[in-house]
This record gives sequence, C-alpha cells and structure tokens, in this order.
Amino acid sequence: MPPEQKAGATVRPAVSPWDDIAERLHANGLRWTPQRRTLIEVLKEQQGHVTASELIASCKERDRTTTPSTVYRALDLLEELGLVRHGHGHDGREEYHVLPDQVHGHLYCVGCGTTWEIRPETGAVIVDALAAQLGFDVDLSHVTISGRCAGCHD
Amino acid sequence: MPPEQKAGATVRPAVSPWDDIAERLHANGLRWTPQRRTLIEVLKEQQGHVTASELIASCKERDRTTTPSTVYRALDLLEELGLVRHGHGHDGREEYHVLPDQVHGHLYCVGCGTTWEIRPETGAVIVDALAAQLGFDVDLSHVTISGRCAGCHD
DNA sequence: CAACGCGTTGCAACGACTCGCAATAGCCAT
DNA sequence: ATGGCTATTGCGAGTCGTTGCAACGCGTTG
Ligand SMILES: [Mn+2]
Ligand SMILES: [Mn+2]
Ligand SMILES: [Zn+2]
Ligand SMILES: [Zn+2]
Repeated sequence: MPPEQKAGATVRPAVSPWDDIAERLHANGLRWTPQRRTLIEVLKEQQGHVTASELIASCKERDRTTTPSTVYRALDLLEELGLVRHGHGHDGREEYHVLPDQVHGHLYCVGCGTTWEIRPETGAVIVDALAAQLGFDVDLSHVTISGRCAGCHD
Repeated sequence: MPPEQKAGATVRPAVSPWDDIAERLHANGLRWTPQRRTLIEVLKEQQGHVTASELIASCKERDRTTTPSTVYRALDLLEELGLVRHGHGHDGREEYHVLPDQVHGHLYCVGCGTTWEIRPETGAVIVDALAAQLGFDVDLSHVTISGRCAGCHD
C-alpha cells in the first residue's frame, strides 16, 4: 500500500524474524507445509505466555483438520530455530513464548496463583551466581520459580 | 530386642519424622490406611530423587493392588504434612524428595542430561535476590533450572 | 510436466497425571 | 461387638504430551 516503497531498490522491509522461515527451512532440507504456515500465523498474533493447548486450539480455528502431534512437533522445530521458547508452569504444563522478547524466567505465587516475569536485573543475579560458582550457563527461559509473593506472606 | 529400653519410663526413641504419622493424621480427622502405610514404607527406603511413577511401581511390588490415583493423592497429602516435596524435572514430570534433607533446587544440563542439586550457598543467592528485590519468598525445592554445565559449553 | 526421494503428517497407542463418583472401610460412640 | 459417619479408595473418563509407523506430499530433477 505505501507507495513510497515502490521505487526503492534495496528496501529493508523491517523484517520480522518470521519472514525468512521458508528459506531457513529449505536451507536445512526441511519443508514449508500448510500446517507450519498455520502455526506461524497463530504465533505471530500471540503476546506473553501461551500454552501448547491454546496454540493447538487457535490452529484448529484456522484449520479444523489440525492434529495435536503435528503442532507439538512443529513447536519443537521452531524452538530449535530459536523462534519460540518453552518452559513449564507450576503444574509442569508447557508454556510458550514468542521471541524475540527478552529471554526471561517466571515467578509463580502458590498463594494467589499470580505469575510474573523475572526482570532482567533479577535474572542476571541468578545467571551470574551459577556461572561464577559452577560455570553453569543458565537458560532462564525454561525456569519457573514458585514461592509466595510479597502480598501472600504468612 | 534391646533389653535396656524395657525399664525406661520416657525413653526418647530417636524419632524419625515418619513415626508419628498415624497420630498426626488422626489429629486432623484423617485416617491411617494400608495404602498409606505401603507408600510410607516405600518412601522410608528412598534417597535422592524419585519420580511418582517409580514410587507407584515400588508400591505395586509390595501390594499388587496398588492404584495410581491413590498414590498420587497420598503424595499430595504427605506434601501438605511437609514429609515429601516435589518439583518438576526438565520434561515436566514430577520428582519427589523425602525430607528432612536440606531443601534444595536442581540444575539440569541439556547437553549431557546430568542433574545436580543446587548447593545451599548458591540457593541462598537466588532466594536472597528475590527476597530483596521483590519480597518474594522462594520455595527452592520446586525449582529446576536448565542450561549447560561447565563441561558442555559450546 | 511426470517421476522420485525423503521429510512430514495423521493416527493409534501409550505414559503421566487429574477428577468425579459410587462403593468401601477407618474410626469413634454406643 | 455393632452401627453410623465420613474419609478414602478404586475406577472410568479425560487432558496433556510423546512416539512408532505407514501413507502422503513438498520440492527437486530431468
Ligand atoms: Mn521442557
Ligand atoms: Mn535433589
Ligand atoms: Zn501471591
Ligand atoms: Zn552437561
């Protein structure tokens, strides 16, 4: 629509990380299928946390023939490509984040059931402590810490 | 067997935390059942981590009629009483610890699959950081942090 | 445009857990 | 010892996620 783009020779199209997926797949001998297209359309409109079940439900809205195992496998693939990240909620259920948000962990209050994102500076303390003491490189995105929030003490 | 105990009026029998379970249950209007007895016998001989499935299997060895849902419910109860604690492994599966070990979290290396316990001083850094910055009271026992160990970098 | 190879899909079966419900059985009071 | 109250059990059904396998179809080649 914007006519000013028409003339540009090497217009940088403000790429979203999703734009070159088809190529990235092909480059690895993988394929660009309708099922993967559907999932990515769904992921594009997500923000914050989504459970795998919610993603499957959204895919079903767009394509009634959606199969759970296919979505789970596609999510695994996208995670390998670094486009999504999953962790496990307090009950062990999967929760996904769409990148490229800041990588972060989660805090869950067993008192009120609220979930918060761990702020970067707090996350850094955890990452640094384990790096310094054990040489362990933490993947914060897969972390959910439970306990009681300030409002739910005692 | 030891005859020297026979005469003692108020011998303190080096109580294990399991010894007074029947009373603790009764005190709360709860019941002492064969299924709970079986589970506790199994728990007594555990050390380190056990998955719920492993516990169910062990209970079945002692009592072939063991039912999974009953074991899950008994574990919930024992956790409320503070006698066991569970967390979720990297795949979200439940892992139990028998108390009164030091409460601790876990580290999982996605490279080699090894799991370590987080040492008290390292755990303290995490607990203190979240307490200081957010007033959040961490339950370290329910934490599993994944990442890459020193031997599995790059 | 037709043929081929292999990456993917759909399905069915399974494992880990949860929940509602009716039958069972601890525990206490006569 | 008997009876009753109600906590607990066992079961069936359901959810979430994984995996093996045969059929399918994307993408390439001629
Ligand atoms: Mn995981
Ligand atoms: Mn441990
Ligand atoms: Zn709270
Ligand atoms: Zn490792």
